[in-house]
Amino acid sequence: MKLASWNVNSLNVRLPQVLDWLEQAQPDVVGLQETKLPDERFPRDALREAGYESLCSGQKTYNGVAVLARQPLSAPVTDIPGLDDPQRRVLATTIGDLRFVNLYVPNGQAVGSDKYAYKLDWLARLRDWLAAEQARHPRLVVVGDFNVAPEDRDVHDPEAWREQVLCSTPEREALQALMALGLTDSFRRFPQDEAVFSWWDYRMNNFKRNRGLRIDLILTSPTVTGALTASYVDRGPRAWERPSDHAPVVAELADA
DNA sequence: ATGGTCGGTAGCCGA
Repeated sequence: MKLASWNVNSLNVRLPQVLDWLEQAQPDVVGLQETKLPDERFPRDALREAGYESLCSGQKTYNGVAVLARQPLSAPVTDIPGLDDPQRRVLATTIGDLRFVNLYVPNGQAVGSDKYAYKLDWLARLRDWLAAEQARHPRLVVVGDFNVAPEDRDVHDPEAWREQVLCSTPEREALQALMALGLTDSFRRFPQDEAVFSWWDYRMNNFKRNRGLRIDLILTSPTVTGALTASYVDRGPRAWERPSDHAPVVAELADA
C-alpha cells in the first residue's frame, strides 16, 4: 500500500499534474494540501475518472485539504474538536483499517507574530486530538505539510535558518510532542541521502540549487511503522513546468 | 546585487 502527501499550491492550477502523478506513481491514498478551492469547485469527477474517490474540506483562496483513495473513505472529521477555526486545514478519514489524518499546519509567518502564536496553539490542540484519535484507531497515519523542519539535517542551511519560522525550537518541540504519542517520521526509518527536502521557495532558483527544507511528513503509529517498507520524497514533479513549490512525499506499507 | 516567485484576487495577502 502506497501512501502520499502533496501540497499542490492550488488544485485548480495543479490538477493536470496531480492526474499525471497519480497515473505515474499509482498511490493508494493521497493527502493534498493548499487546494485553495471551495468544495463545490473540487474536481471530484476528474479524480473519479482517474480511479480515485475523494473527500475535501476547502475554502476560497486559502488553505484547503483533500484525501484521495482507491478504496472508500468513511468517517470524515474536518475540525480539531474544541478549536473553532474557519481555516480548512484538517481532514481525517478511515480507509480500510487505516485512520488517515491529513494536515495543513499553519505556516506561522515569523517567530513572535500573531500567526506564529496561532500555529503553536494549533499544534498543541492537534496533539491532544491525535492522542484521542490514536486511542480510537491504533492504525494511525498522520500526513501533511507540517511547516516544521524536524531537525537541522532537514534544512539546507541550518545556520541561516536558526530560530527562524519553520525551524524554531518551540515549533520543533511542538512536533516532538506529537511524535511523543508514538508517531514515527517514516522517512527516517530508512537510509537516506543527505540534503533531501520537500519544499523549495520559488524565489532565487532555490530548487535548482537544492536550497530547501523537509517539512512534508508521513508519521506512523507503531503498528503501521512496523509495516513500512519504504519512505521517500519524489522530487520529480517539482522539476515539471509550472510546479508546486512542494514535492510529493511517499510511504509504502507491506500488505497486511 | 541583501532581492529576486507564485497563486488568488483585483488591494495586496499569504507562503
